[in-house]
Amino acid sequence: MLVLEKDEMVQNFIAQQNDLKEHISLQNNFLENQISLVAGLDIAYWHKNNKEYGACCIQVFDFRSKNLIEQVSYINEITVPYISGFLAFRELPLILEAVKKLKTQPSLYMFDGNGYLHKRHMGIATHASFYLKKPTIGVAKTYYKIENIDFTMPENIAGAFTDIVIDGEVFGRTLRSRKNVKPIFVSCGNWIDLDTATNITMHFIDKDSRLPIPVRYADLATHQARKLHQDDV
DNA sequence: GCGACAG
DNA sequence: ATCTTGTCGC
Repeated sequence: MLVLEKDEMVQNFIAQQNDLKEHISLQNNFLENQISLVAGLDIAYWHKNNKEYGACCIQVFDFRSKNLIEQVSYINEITVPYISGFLAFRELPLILEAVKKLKTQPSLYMFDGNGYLHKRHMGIATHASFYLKKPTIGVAKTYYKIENIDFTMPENIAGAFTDIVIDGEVFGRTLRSRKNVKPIFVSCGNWIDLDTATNITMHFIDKDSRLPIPVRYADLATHQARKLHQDDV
């Protein structure tokens, strides 16, 4: 891809995100006791015949029992390159096709990546919410640095957190989901507040991972889907 | 030229 | 994200 083309593409991406960001809401548009199904979502990649492919997996869990209710996957060629800050444009096409295959209707979606914790407040969790039309939460495994601001390490206690504040505004939260693990980075996607997003994330933490169950299992599912696809041919 | 860089 | 085995520690 030519440098000039990429630059034009990025300008287009920024324009799209600036339109959408005007409609972000950091308030719950639901009652916490109304949450029934929570979806986790992830994508794995591989190369074949000089092309790049991706497998998007969605795992739907019952909020109270934490039982797996439904799982779907969708595999297709990936056409948009990875550009830091524009993850949604790369992953959204697969995500939307996978969502079409769902028979259940999740109350909210949890993403592997940021939401409001983004230089334009438009990480994939926030960006995707406008297409899913459901509340979303962003859960990132590594810190996405904004304006050279570092995060403050929270105490080594399960549930401890520090907020990531830039120019007086809370962008997201560094959360120690379990004792003796690296923290994760939780941020609002849309139509949810940060405390609720944190509570839901902690609700889905078990002894096996620092990541919440829906995101963790979606990640495992994408690896399995990739392996099946590769063994197939 | 060098370092940064969610997934 | 992906390429990759064993190994140290709870």
